This record gives sequence, structure tokens and C-alpha cells, in this order.
Amino acid sequence: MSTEKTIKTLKTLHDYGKEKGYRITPPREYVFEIVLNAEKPMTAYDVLDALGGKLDRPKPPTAYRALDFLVVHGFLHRIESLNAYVACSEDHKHRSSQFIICDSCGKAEEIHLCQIPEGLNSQAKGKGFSLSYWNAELHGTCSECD
Amino acid sequence: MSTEKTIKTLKTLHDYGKEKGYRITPPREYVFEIVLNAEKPMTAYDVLDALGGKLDRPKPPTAYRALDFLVVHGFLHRIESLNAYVACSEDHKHRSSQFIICDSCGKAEEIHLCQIPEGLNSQAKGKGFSLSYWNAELHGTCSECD
DNA sequence: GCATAATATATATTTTATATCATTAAGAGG
DNA sequence: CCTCTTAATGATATAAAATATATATTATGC
Repeated sequence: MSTEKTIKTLKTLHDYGKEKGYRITPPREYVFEIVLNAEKPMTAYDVLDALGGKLDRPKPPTAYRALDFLVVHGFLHRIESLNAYVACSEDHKHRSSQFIICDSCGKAEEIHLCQIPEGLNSQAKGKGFSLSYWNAELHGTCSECD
Repeated sequence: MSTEKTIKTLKTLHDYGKEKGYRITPPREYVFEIVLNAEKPMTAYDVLDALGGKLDRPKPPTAYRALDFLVVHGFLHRIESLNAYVACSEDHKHRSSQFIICDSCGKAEEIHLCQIPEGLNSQAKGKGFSLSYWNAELHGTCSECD
């Protein structure tokens, strides 16, 4: 990702903080920047290592708190099957996420559905389930590795 | 789950083992039975504790190995966002799974889609992705808790 | 400047998962 | 039956991922 794009995306984060009254502190900004510029999903400890280049001996909770904040506010998504995080590829500030994950090279790409597919939604509704958010993780092989 | 149903499902496991040449050893059978009879998703260490009632001081790898076997062969599913396992509600022997998960009471119910929704499939196809399996986890509140 | 609410830091620990190697059990072929 | 081969287990140790708790710091409105 280009530096220009990074700057722009970080600005979006700062604007969001200002608008909503959340503080965009150094751990939060650095963690976002680290994940944003990563090629592949980053585990919390990957982030923590990288954070060591910006902060003085950061401890796990520092990384986890920033990651949690960024996930809750839709800037990052957590890929559960990898225990790892990626930047949201859209500006949606939505919590639901869908990914295609290459089990060969480890890269993950967000696929964006603005609505939950009817097949899933109707089943949930039929059971009287009140949906909060949903995630889908598609495993397989990407076009590069195939 | 009734004892009768348990016996029938365990028989399915044994038949499958015989047919495919896999050994249905005590750890595998007990682990399946434990998860099958559980009300809620069981973590690996929940299973390990319960396994203590059947085997002599089982160690983590014993539980993990049996769980992995049962997941790979479609008898259990792993719910990634809970780090927990549930029995497959169908006899499909498919690896993909979809769940509605109540964040209030912790119960999870499998919802069965025989096909991947077109919205997801078309995006994956469009990117030249070769799909192996997919999971969806819908979080929210069940009808009982609502 | 002061109060208070939000956030960060440090320490310790818990929870989840796996690597390694020795041992045992089961089926295949003689 | 035997014994060879392979699959699976058992035991030990440790790695990886995540969180609880207590304390300290910082930002911001008053």
C-alpha cells in the first residue's frame, strides 16, 4: 500500500475519533498503520513485535487493546480461523466481514457483501434469531497459488 | 440428546471408520460422545476434563488429536470465534459449516445450507479462487434470550 | 488548576495449542 | 500364528494466544 493511501486512511481514523469523541492515541494509530501496511493477516504478536519499533517495549495488552478498539470500530477485522487481523478494505465501519483465505500463501482478501445472503438470513430469521453481526471465511487456494 | 440417538450416531462413526479404514479408538469415540451430548459448544479443555472420567489422566494432545480427526471427517465442527466444538447436526460428512451463535446464553445451532450462497460464491469465483470449504458464524441473540 | 473519565502500563497468569519422541495396538502377508 | 509395517496413543515439555488486575497517566470539561 502506498504511503499516500496510508496517510489518507489514517486521516479517516483521526476524523472518526474526533467525530465520535474517541482518542486516537499512539498505540491505536501505530497498530492500525502496522496492520494496514502488512501484506498478510497479522497475529496480535506479529503486531506486538512490529510495535516494538515504535513504542518502548510494548506489552501484549497494549497491542490487544488497540486491536480490539480498531475491530469494534470497523477499521480492522479479525480472521478467527487464523487468529489474525487485517485492515478493512472499505470505509464501511461495519463489523461483519467476509474473507477468502489462501491456505497456500496465507493471504486473505476481503470480499464485500453489503447484505447477508438470503439463504443465511432466512434460516436465522426462521429460528427467531436476532442478528448482530456475521462473518464468513472461505478457505481454498488463490489464483496466484493455483 | 437421548441415549438411543447417541448409540445410533456412534454407530455411524464406527461404520464410517470400518468403511474408510480408520480406527475408532477409545479417545475418538469418547470425545465424540462427549461433544455429542453437550448442551453447548465445548472447548478442547472442557472436553479434556470430561475425558478424565473415561480415560486415565488424559493429556491435551489426546483431546486435540481426537477433535481434529472428528472435524476433518465431518463429525464435529469447530466454531472459530468460540474456540469450541459442536457435533455436526447432519450426517453430511462435509467440512463447511454455518452457525447461529447466541452471545447471551452461549448456545450454537447449526444452520444447514447445502450450497454456498451465490453472493459469496460469485465473488470467490470472480477472483479465481478455488474453494475448499467455508464457514459462517452469525452472532446475535437467540429466541429464548431475546 | 482541578476533578473525572478515558486510556495506558506493568505484572502475572490463564487459556489454547503443538512439537517431539517413546510406546502400543491393529491389520497385512507370509 | 508370527512379525512387519503403519496408525494411533501417551507423556513431557513448551509455545502461542489472550486476559485479569492493579496502578499510573493523560485529556478534557469545568
